[in-house]
Amino acid sequence: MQSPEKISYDPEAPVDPRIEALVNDLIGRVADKWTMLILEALEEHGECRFTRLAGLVPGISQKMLTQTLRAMERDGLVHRTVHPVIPPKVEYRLTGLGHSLGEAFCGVWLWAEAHLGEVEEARAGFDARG
Amino acid sequence: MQSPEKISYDPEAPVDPRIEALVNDLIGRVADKWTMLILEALEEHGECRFTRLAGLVPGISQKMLTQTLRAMERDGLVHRTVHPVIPPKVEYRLTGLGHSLGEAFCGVWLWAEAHLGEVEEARAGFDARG
DNA sequence: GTGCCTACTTTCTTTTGGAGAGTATAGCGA
DNA sequence: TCGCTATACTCTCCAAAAGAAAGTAGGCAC
Repeated sequence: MQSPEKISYDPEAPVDPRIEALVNDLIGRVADKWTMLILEALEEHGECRFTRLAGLVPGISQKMLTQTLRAMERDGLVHRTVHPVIPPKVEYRLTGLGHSLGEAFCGVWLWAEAHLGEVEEARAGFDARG
Repeated sequence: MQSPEKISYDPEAPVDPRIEALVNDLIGRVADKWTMLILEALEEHGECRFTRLAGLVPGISQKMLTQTLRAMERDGLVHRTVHPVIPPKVEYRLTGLGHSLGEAFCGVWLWAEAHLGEVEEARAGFDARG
């Protein structure tokens, strides 16, 4: 129930604070560097094996790759297929949910591409001003 | 110049690797929890003072707030106005660049709101399966 | 003088991340 | 038979980052 002194129908209205907390939490997990980079690698290259992904995501350690993939699997963003052969073969691909998140991040990607120069200018200016 | 053995006009074509590296780098800085949360707070509430912002961003420490705001200022995302009064008064507001990034992140926000339930289900399933 | 106000700093502790070596297993060549 | 390779982790150790809490500056009301 809303607090009676403030009923708002503003589209930017404060939502249920519990929902807001959950959304903030979800953002906290999903909006990290490695998740975004893995998501993009899988969007761009489709289903991939562990070692391939390690090569596609620049600078990631095996530990973080395992960890992030597990978290993404738990959140339903990627599907993990284990082929019981030797040497081991494990493939990762985006789920529908993962794909939809990838699309959501697309805007950020385009922003980064479009405004790279501006950011670099801003940094140079900031650093010059001391 | 492109390598002659592989000329591609695919819209998802590999861009200049230097650009890609820079974009990845920029994503790494911008796609973090606190930056997103501060960005959203400033989008929603407009110009804010330090202490106000600390209250608006749930769970942030003063240290991280200072640090993240400085980084955002350096990147040209926020503008910092210092009023030389006592006690100190410092106001932060989004720049045009910051606002555009906020809009880019909007998709992720909407995604989180829309798919919160699915993620929770996925987690429950994952945890149940062991 | 004492305390208050705000926007930070500083210090200390805990958590996280990265580098690199180790593990399990079967097939293959010497 | 021995050793080598390949793969997807897993473990250990150390450095870097984040969080908590106390400290700082400096005018002003008391």
